[in-house]
Amino acid sequence: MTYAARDASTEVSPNMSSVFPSNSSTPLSTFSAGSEIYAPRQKASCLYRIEFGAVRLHRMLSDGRRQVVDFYLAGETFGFEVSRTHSFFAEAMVATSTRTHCLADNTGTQPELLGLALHGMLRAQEHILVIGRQTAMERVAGFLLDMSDRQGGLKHFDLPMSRLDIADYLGLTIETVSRVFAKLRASGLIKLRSIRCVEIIEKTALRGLCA
Amino acid sequence: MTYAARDASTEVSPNMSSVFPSNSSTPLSTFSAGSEIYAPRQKASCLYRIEFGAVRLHRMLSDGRRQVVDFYLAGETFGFEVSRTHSFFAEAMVATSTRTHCLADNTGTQPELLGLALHGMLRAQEHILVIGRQTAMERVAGFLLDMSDRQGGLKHFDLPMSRLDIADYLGLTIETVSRVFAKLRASGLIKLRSIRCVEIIEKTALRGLCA
DNA sequence: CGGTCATTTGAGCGGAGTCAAATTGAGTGG
DNA sequence: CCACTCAATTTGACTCCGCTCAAATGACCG
Repeated sequence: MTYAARDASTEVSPNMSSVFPSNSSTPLSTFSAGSEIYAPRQKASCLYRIEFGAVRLHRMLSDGRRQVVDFYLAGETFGFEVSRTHSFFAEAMVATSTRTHCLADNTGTQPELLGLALHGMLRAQEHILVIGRQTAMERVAGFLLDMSDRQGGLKHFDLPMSRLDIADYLGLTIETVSRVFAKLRASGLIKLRSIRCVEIIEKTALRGLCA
Repeated sequence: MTYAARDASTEVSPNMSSVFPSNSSTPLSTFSAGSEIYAPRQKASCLYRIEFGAVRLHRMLSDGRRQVVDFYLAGETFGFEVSRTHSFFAEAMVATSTRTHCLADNTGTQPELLGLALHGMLRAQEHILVIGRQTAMERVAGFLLDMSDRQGGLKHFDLPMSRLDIADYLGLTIETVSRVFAKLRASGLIKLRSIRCVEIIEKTALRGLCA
């Protein structure tokens, strides 16, 4: 973690009346690639809205196995918790800037927060279906379509995460992810413009691969 | 979810008696074993608090693969959704009775609902870790401990769900679940008083099997 | 150009799945 | 109370998808 980045994350004003004022002057924090935003057991009191960059939320088992619970991209918000402390690691995957909104105890932010929580629950529950019942090919195909959609549905887009992040998100290994990418490329459904830039050639066919 | 992780998640309990006072006169509905409470695409407008019985929340893929997203036991509440319609099936696994609490558009229930949503999100995210990264043995051991805890931590308790429900919840097959049960029984960690009644003999050892 | 790290590719293995048969057990009617 | 039925569960034999281990290739940077 970068010390400068950590310091920046703590410069937050205590009282926000609204969660996301559009012309916000809330503090802007920046994190370098790979730096930690928060860790389990740390006090949870802020929401983070990503201005640019991308974040992974993950947890580890004692023997090093890791599960990425979710990715957050530009425009998305993370950081809300049931309890007073965090349950996961949040780390910037690339250079990332966030607007930090601290929650007062008793404000009008709850309607927005409720929406975020319900949306987060649905996303997590749908991810359970993916990881519990889909094949490696189905998982990767669905992942690419999700990434495409969340970046405006463009034909080509950059993956802000490494193969290891993708593997840990989909409950696979890097090798399996790499092999599925290779198979999709060989069958002409996608192109890899560079190692992190994906172009979707046959969106319909790709969609057909998802169960 | 990992067994240890559940402790952290209990700060906000899903039993929110303030939402549903025990002397409530809200309608009491009963469902026979196997009957449907709601289905995807149906209008979502009520919360259901279970008086007795047990419910599964699940979804199916087009080819019949099924994933149980969560179980709800007596005292727990389900039915909240992001959108106006349901995303999952809710079905009674045994004879079940619920208090149905319809949400007015703009009531004071939101703080409680927020707690339920956040708790549900955390449970789902922890389940992602289980399904994504744990072995069959770890999943079943953690499941039994979770069931025990949620029924008051008794040494022996009834499983309200079938082996198929357990398998679809843990992302396994019935055969694998059955084999793991057999192995746990053979090594003396549990006893099966009957097909659905489990007695935990070595709780500590069982906990040691969870990652 | 050499070093380091991420990714890809190859070979072989193993945990969980599949298919099939045996067994248990909960109902049901005689 | 027992015999019968049918579904749920268990057990066995074998397969296969994804994992592990290992080596090669590629990308980036000083």
